[in-house]
Formats: sequence, structure tokens, C-alpha cells
Amino acid sequence: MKRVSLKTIANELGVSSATVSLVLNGKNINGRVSNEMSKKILDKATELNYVPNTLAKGLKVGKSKSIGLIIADVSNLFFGALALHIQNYAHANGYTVLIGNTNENINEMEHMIKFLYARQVDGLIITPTENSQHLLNNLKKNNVPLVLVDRCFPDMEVNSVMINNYDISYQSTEELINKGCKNIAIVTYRQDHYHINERRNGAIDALKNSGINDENNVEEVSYHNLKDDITFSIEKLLKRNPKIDGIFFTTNSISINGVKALIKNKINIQKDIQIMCFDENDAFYILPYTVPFIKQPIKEIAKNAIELLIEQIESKSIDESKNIVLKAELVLNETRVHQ
Amino acid sequence: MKRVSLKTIANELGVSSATVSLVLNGKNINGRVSNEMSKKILDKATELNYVPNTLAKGLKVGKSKSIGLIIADVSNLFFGALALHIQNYAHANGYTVLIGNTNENINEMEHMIKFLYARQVDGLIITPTENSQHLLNNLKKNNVPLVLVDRCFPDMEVNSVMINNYDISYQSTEELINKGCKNIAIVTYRQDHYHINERRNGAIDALKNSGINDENNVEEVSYHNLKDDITFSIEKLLKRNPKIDGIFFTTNSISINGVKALIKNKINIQKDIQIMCFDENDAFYILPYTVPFIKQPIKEIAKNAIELLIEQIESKSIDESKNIVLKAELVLNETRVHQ
DNA sequence: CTGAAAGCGCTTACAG
DNA sequence: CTGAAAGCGCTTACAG
Repeated sequence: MKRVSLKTIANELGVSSATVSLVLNGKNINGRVSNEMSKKILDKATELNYVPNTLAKGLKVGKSKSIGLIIADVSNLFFGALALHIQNYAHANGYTVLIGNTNENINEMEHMIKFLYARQVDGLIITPTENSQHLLNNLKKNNVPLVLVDRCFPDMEVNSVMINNYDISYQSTEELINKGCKNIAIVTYRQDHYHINERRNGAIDALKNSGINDENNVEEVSYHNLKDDITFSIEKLLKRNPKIDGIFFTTNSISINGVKALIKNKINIQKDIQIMCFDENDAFYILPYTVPFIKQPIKEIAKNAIELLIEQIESKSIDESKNIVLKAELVLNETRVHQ
Repeated sequence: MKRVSLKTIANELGVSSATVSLVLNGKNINGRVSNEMSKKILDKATELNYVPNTLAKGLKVGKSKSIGLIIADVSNLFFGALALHIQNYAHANGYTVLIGNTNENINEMEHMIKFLYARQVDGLIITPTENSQHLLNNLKKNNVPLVLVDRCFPDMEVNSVMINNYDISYQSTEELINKGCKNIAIVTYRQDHYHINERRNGAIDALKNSGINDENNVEEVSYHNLKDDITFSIEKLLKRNPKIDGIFFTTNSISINGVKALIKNKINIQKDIQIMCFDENDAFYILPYTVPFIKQPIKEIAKNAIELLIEQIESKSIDESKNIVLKAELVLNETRVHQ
């Protein structure tokens, strides 16, 4: 694959590569280069099908025009969609995205940071794994432009884009209460993530305020063994308290696997037990009954994260960090509820 | 973000950067550098937390150690999973993946090729859009290492990794016939993709060989307006031939939307109408009945694509192209069928 | 055993 | 109006 460089064009036209660079980058201000030469260069560039070497440019100007995206689990639909939208917004701004996957493993996260750093990314968007504060602090210390998405550490001064986890969980649980549920369970991860805890706390506070909170109705499952664990948890929950008539699932994967487990146990969902799920899933539209869920504004999250990151990259000023909170939406599918 | 370069290490130790480069790259053969200096350099590198600049190296050696992945539709679960696995295999081999999305649009595909070319990718993995042969021929002419996945143009000499579309579709349709279906419909895209046509042909040949083929039972839907179109198509199909007792869906997205449309029409799936889907979907495990589907070996596809591409990149020899065909699996979930 | 030099493809002051 | 030169961070023949 023979590449055409600036020099090729310069040589063919008998000018210097500096001149060609200037013209091709539109930096030919105040008649720096004559109009005819300018036209000649432009024509020659299209004739030879010139494509600039972004790497060389990056080396010279110290910016790679690429960003790193470190995602916890690419096989998760939510993260997949997020990654897609981040790519689209990045491309629209002339940036490339390099994606890395951590599988919620902190060593993988450290490795990915190094990998991306070696590739000169101009900044990072990260969904941090548990206990990764020291890695983030290290980035901060080195002034690496950084935005956390989906998750954050509230005691750290880092830019972040989050949703209103507490509020939306409070509202969703209230919705279950309004539907008449008296024994509402919460199924969540056994993990110390701020955003997950917020969801749990929002739900619990809603229950408390209605005077129906029961600590025994909180069930924790493990992330790495979710599929088996959740069936076990659901069965335990139902055995311990057969009066359970509502369940709030705190995440995407817990929701879908929780629904599977309920069906396996021949529970008549939305009749015996009302549920409330996190994130949309194709499966919900296929079930013979309707499933209410919390819809995250994924596109908006992506848009804000990219904007926040590029802002940091392109203005040197390291002002105080911004924490953007977007509102999630409660989708009840009411029209189908009462059919 | 102050970067540590080879020169930093060289200066601190009073040696040349050439020496440092040699040692750090493990190219210190036959005692080129003394053991003590070697150790000093290694120690200093870890002390200063040296991370090599992959871009500079790429510029020098003419290889970026990155590959481009051009996907038709990242929001499609199948492609999402494929992208994930390709990333994993690429990383394991020291390569970065830059992903681009075409939305099945040929102009986007052309743009992405240019975008990735400017970023000096060493090769491309592509799921080509319709009528993109000229773009691929152009790449071939320039000796760009290239592998097509999921789709191909059988009359072009290009490397590809495919599944046995014809055979698996034939088998799947036979399965419907074996279950007693006499009026089997095929729902497929109105598109000229070889792999989709193979699926349709496999199904039709199975019907012909059983003497129950009826051309009126083939329904074509449009890609860009799938959700509306499919409901319309299903209704048309059922009206035209109320005896339909089996449907073969030729893709992932047609399957999931087809199932939705059937449910919307109060069809009792697997009782009134048996179905056969392409690709796995969470939703299938949630339905009160079982759904048989064709499972593609996504990991294997990814693995073979990466291996084929890296082989081309690293050996200059441009031998004839390889066309790998992997076997898909028919998942019947038999244990649940008869419950 | 080790260093000086050239060069990958670009951009950007500087000098005319 | 335009060119020569330096340099981004590397690697690789070449010379000693």
C-alpha cells in the first residue's frame, strides 16, 4: 500500500512541503500562498488521492485526536449502546475511540489505562470498577482529561456524567406502592458501587416513607456468578416471605435474569408479583404482559461525556470538576398495563 | 501530562537513546549491551514509569499495530458481540481495534475506510454493505490486508469468514417440516446480500425437496423500516394464507421483530405457528414456550477473522485468498419443547 | 560493547 | 509570497 505523502505532492509541484501543509490545512491566511499555487496543490492532492497521516500529525502536535473508552463489560447491552453513541459523537468531532473492556476487574482496568496511554489518547472516558480510586487519582495527578460515566466516587473531584439514581429509584418504588404492593423486595448486587447503593437507598427510603420497609426483603447477588446466584436468591426470597408482591431490580442484568428466575419458578408476573426493572430490553416487549422499566438517557449520557471530555482536552484550563446528573425516565407502558 | 521518553532515560543514564531502545525492546542480542547497563536501563524505565509512544514507533516502522473494524450496525446484538470478541482477540495479539459503523450506508462505508486509512490501520475487517464491491476492489488493488466477515461477494477474490448459511437454513427448515408443518413461510430482507440469499435458498430447497414449496409464502421486508414493515408483512402473510403453520426468519432482527408481530396478532406461537429464528436472544428464554434458533459461532468467527488478518499483515506474501466457512449450530431446546 | 545519524510524515516558528 | 530547518519519539543500519 503505497502512501502519498505531503512530500510527494511538494516534489511534483516543485514547492516545499511546508507550503503544501499550509494549504491543505486551510492555514493559508492573508495571502500566504498565491491563489494559483493553492489551487494547484488542492488539485494535485485530490488527483493523487492524498490522505494525511494522522499519526505523524499527532506526533508533531502532541495530540492524537483519539480518546480511550474503558467499559466495564461490553457484553452488557447498556454499555454496548453507550459505546456506540460515544463513538458516533466522537467521530462527529473528529476523534477516534479506542475501546477497552475490564470485565469489572481492576487489574484489567490498570492494564487498559496503560495500553491506551501508550497509544497517546488525549483523554479517557471510564466506567470505573470497584476500588479503583487510586488509578483515577493517578490520572488526575498527571492531568489526564477524564470523565467518569455511569458510576462515580462521590468523594473524588473528577468530572462525571450520571443519572439521578436515587430519585428515579425512589419514584419507581413509589409506583409499585401505588399499585398496591405491600411487600416489596429489592434485588441488588453485593458490591460497593456508589450508583448501585443510591438505587438501593432510593428504593428503601420510598419503602420507609410508606412504612413498609423490611430489611429481610433485600437480596444481594454476586456479579461474577449472577445467573446461578439469582435463581437461588429469588427462591430464597420467596420461601422466606411468600407474601412478596413486588420486586425492584437495581440493574439491567439483574432485571433480565431476575425475570427469567421468576418465570422458572412459575410466578405469574404482574399478577402475583409486580416488578420494576432497570433499563430497556427487547424481551420486555415480547412478554404477554407489560414490564415497567427505568429508561436511561443513553444518548444524552454519551453526548455529555464527549462534550465534557473534549472541553477539557481543548482548553488547557483545569477548572474545578463538573458533575452532570441527567434524568432517567420511568416507562410504564400504561396503555398496555390495563389491557 | 508530562511524558517520559527514551531520551529522558538515556540522558539520566548518560547513554544514547539507541541503546535504551535496544534494551527495552529485548533486541539486545549477543551481548550488544553490557548486563549492568542493561539492568540500569530496565530499572530506570520502571522507576520513571516509562510507557513507549506507540504512535512514534508506528511512524518509524510503518506499522501502527492497529486494525479497523467496519461494522454494518453496532446496535445489532450480533455485531456488538462480534465486535467485542474481535477486540479481545486483537488485544491478545497486541493490536488495537478502531471501530466504525456504516448503518448499511455505502457512503458511510467509504468515509470510514478513509478515516481508518488516515489513522494508518494495518488492515481491515469489514462486514460490507450492499454494492460495495468497488470499494473493496480498491482496497485489494492497494494491497490492504482485508477480511470480510458475516457477508461476502462470492465472485470476488477476498479473504472471508462465513458460516454455512445455505446448509444450516436447509437443516432448520427440515426441522420445521419434521415437526409437521405443511405451510412454511420465509420472512427475509428485500436486499441483495449473498449470505441472506443463501439462507433463503437453503430454506426454499428444503421445502422443494419435500414438495411443499409455495412462492407466495416468501415475504420480503425492508431493512431501514423494519419495525413497521414486518408487522405489515406478517399480517399480509396470514391474511393471504391462513394455513401458515411455520415461519423461517432469516436474520436476527427479523426474528425478534417477527416474534413481536406474531404476538401482537395474538398468534399462539409454537402451537398455531412453529418458528425458527436466526441468532440467540435473551427474549427467547423468557417466553412461556421455547424458541428454536440458529446459533452462530461468534467467538470462532472473531478468532478466525483476526488470525487471517494478522497472518496477512505479518507475512508480506499475498497468496490466494482464503474463504473460511464455520458451522452454525441448531439449538432446539428440546428439553423444554415437550414440557 | 556503544554512539551518531538518518528518517518515518508531519507542523511551525523563522528568515528572507 | 515562499523555503529551509528543526523537531515530535522512535528504530535501524552504519561506523567505530
